Amino acid sequence: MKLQRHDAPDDDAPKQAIPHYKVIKRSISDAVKKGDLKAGDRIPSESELVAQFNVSRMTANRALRELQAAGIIVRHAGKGSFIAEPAPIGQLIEIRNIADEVRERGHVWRARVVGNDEERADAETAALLQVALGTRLFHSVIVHYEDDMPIQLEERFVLASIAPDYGQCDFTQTTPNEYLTRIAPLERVEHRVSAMMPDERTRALLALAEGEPALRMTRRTWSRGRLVSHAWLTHPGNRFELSAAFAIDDHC
Amino acid sequence: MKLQRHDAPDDDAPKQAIPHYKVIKRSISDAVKKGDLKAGDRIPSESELVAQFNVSRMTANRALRELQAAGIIVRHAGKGSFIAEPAPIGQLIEIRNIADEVRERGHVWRARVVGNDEERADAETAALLQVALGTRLFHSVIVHYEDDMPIQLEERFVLASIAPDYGQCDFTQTTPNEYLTRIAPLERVEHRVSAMMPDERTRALLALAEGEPALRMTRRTWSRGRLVSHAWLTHPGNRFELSAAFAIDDHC
DNA sequence: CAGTGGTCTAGACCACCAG
DNA sequence: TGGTGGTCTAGACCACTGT
Repeated sequence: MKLQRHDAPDDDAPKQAIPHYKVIKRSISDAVKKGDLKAGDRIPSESELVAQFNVSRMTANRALRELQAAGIIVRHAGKGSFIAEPAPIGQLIEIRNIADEVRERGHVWRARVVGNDEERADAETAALLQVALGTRLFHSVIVHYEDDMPIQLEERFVLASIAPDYGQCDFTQTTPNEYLTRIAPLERVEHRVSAMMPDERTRALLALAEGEPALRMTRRTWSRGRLVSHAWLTHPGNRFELSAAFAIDDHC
Repeated sequence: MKLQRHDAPDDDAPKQAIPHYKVIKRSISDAVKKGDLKAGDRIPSESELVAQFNVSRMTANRALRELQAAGIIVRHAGKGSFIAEPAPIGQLIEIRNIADEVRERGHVWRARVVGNDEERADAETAALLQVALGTRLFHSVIVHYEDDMPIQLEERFVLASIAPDYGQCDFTQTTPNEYLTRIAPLERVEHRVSAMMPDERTRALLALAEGEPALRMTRRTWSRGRLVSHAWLTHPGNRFELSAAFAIDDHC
């Protein structure tokens, strides 16, 4: 057995070691991030971790309990511990897929790809993505329909270096959001919402009546420490609402 | 000493007792909710809880550690454990005070109370608050200014039974939001955001140009199991944005 | 110095679940 | 029945804070 910070000075302990429970948490969390463990996969039981990491069961238990609290895993007495479904993240007004949302309402989602081209950053787009002029990027324009009614115009700029295949994606099958979260771990998201009068092109693509305002969400996402995507999501003001609800949890 | 579910059948244990760590958590959490403990107050140390609740130190430790994770308390080795500052709640697009927001931007907040009257629910307002016709409620209309520029028209309906003094409040000093969260514990919040063309009255109160759209947030709040407040927060589209940013935390 | 939280151990009993 | 998680104990060493 190994008494922490008490045993003979035989091992390579760097004095201020990382706590054992954190080592276990990281090892599992990292395996999820690297893709070695996917949703539904089984992870070692407490007693297996006891053997693997040479810790007491309470320490293994703490690691798994905290991973569960964080929503990384789910546990069931008598069955085991498993990687959880990816978090809805939904702290706020939908980071979710518009396709999923439409389907949840029991309707049919459809997308029309107006354009998806590789470009070089000009003055405007370089500023949006905070990159140098001439940086390679993709520029996609997609209209999303709910039962043949246009509900979102998505105009997006994506760093080509982080998503080299973006130009080849079939965005009538999967959304850019879906694709990006799959290939690049989402680190940070920023949303800004404003009301605006649509320009002529937007009006046409969204089949908006004259004088009808639009709701625009500007969404920026960061991955691997860099701003990788800038999107304008424009919705018809007369048939779209963003919504969010929160129950205050007292944690007891 | 007391070995859990192991000692002599002397006590009144109802077979499926609440875990000890939860009992401790609740006792502290409840004291906060009742106001017996306020932000900054010291709470018993682990060893004091060991004595008070007749548990082992690991159990007291777990209770306090989870309260800390939940943001209820803050702990410092060598000093003690203290009630935390009230959570910003800010999971989403500002549940915060518009007054605080304006001040954080370094500007001056000012409010003009256009009206604050007690009414009986008519067909429309009864539906908004999901109450019977004739229910007593307050109806306030307030314009919020940032440096003398109107940035929000707040039209709010509040259940009179839950906030009997609402009509006497001076909303040039404190916001209705502030008042309500003080007198009624917030249980649930719902936000809906949409773009709209303001009507004449709104245009005038917000000093909006013709053809300028507005961003409207509809906010409903629940307390003690009931819908207690319905508010329309209308912002000029050309000089207001809602925003939110999230860093994804990997919890390790 | 005594008190605090941070971490850990090597046991233990229990309820649950599958074969 | 054996494995799983859920909970608990009675110790322990450590680093940190204040007096």
